[in-house]
Amino acid sequence: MYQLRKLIKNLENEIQELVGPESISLRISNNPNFDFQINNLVKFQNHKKIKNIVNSFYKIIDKESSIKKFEITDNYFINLEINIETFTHNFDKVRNNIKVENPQTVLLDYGGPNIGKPLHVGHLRSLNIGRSLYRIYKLAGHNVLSDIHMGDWGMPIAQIISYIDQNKIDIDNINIDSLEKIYPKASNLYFEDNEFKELAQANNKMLNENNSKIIKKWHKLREISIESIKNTLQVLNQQFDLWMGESNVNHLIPGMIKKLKDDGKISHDDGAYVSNFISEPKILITKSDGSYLYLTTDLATVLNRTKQNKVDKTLYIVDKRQKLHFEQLFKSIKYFEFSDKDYQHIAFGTVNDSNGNPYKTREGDAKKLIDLFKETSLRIKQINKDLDDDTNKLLANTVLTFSDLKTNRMTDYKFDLDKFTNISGKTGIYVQYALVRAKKLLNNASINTNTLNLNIPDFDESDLNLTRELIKFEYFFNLALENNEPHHLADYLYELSNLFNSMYQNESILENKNEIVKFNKLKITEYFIAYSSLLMECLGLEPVEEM
RNA sequence: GCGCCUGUAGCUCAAUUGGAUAGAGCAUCUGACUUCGGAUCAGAGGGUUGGGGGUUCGAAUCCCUCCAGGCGUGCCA
Repeated sequence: MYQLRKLIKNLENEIQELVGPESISLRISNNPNFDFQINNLVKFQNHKKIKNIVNSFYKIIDKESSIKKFEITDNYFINLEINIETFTHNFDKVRNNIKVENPQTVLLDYGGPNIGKPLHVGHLRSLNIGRSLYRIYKLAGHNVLSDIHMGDWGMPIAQIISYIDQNKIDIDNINIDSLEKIYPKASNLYFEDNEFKELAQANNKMLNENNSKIIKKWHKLREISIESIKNTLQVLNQQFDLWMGESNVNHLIPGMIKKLKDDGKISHDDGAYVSNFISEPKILITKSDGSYLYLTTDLATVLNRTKQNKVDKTLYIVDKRQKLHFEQLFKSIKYFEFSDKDYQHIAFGTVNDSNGNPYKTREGDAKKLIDLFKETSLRIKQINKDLDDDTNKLLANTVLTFSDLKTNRMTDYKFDLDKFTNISGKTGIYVQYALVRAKKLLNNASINTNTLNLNIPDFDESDLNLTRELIKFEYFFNLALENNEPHHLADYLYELSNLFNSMYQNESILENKNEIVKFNKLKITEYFIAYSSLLMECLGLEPVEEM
């Protein structure tokens, strides 16, 4: 697609000369007879110079060798059919063509597990979207860092420690299962039992003051929790560059508050500190007892990160209910002059059960990710019991990832295991199957496809359809990159797989006596394999060899 | 109360971020085939985009209003 950049530039210069500032954008055509369309002329249909514009556009496009055929319709839509040859030459260079001109350092903050709590369904989308964006940014040539940003400090920790103390539980022999049971009990007690609440508040204060006895317990709990989190992440094929958390910045907070106070950026209000930035609701910086909030820690994290890494852009991949929090955070970063870099909340909707309620276990807890994985794995075993464990694991992860990423991230969606493991349909299983089939085909052909060239005049309809779809890769990649929306790529991967299956099913390729036709199809298959693999990389999927 | 979001085919979701005739999958129905891996392919039916008004050459998308749901809202994270 970048072959058309010069054309767009020329058209842009021309229209700017005639009517002033205006940009030209290329879109995928929704007319099956064409590849791309330009819609920027439509709004000038009543412009006095419209005839001049059309005339000069005709001349410019007519000269462009990568355009085979074009039309400018009565209502001034421009339709372009490309010369496939000029694009297929670039199929081998796609990894270079998607590189951005100005690479940046991008930090992705996602995952966000809490100490004492297992990874559960609520973490699924953050992990999937985060991993996908990580790979997309990386493929675009950016320098990318992921930070799991653990909830490893503050009141929840104080609650757990208080419960352990109160019930005289031996912390040295505690394991992850018992720890996970303590968390909800402690949390409930906090709201029901005033005495317990006071104890927890006292412990929280001591934690913030780095009391050595409390810190020792905190260390132990953190260690157990992280081990369990790492185990789950390994099963889900997730990695992180940084394992920072709230505890890493706690020591920065007193200084931060003091400076804000001295600079007159915050003031006392009912004992708490609020930002002097005028907004509704007011932005609360600390609690009235002097202890810290979510926002306090996040602000300190921003300070810490600006010190440690030169980050141009920070993406917080956190569910959309926290919108207000991030609005307040971003306003505060600017108002407090902590940073003038780019900060964005990459919000997403909730995962619901088939009735549209948040996905829970029978007991009413959020479903553990490890259990969800096991159920998915079991379901795949029911479909094909002969798969080895590695393949089963890859397919289970494919299901959990693809079904999540094919939906627009802002939409709440219903998690339906039956549907997502369905043998037919727009599923992760389907795209894996198409790739396995394609690889097997090349294997059976025993021909070195590297040496083959496409002979486009001999293409049949199914060859053309798949090839023309491959050309759109850069378009969808950029769409996903610019909007932080992986679902465009999931949808595109399905589309490609479908077109490959269609070509495959159309006739028996290997038995074709016409070598030109046969070699064409094998070469296209080779490209399909490369593109499908690349898309899987973008989505965080790993191809299986057999299924 | 205030603020934000959602409402698209029977179901689950898209819609190039304001573009042409709103598209997919599932389900339903029809067809291909003793298969280079059928976990497949080809086709059909299915819509007043919650209702009404407005802006625009053009609206599922923007504005107003009503209806129905969800979420967030100064001491959880």
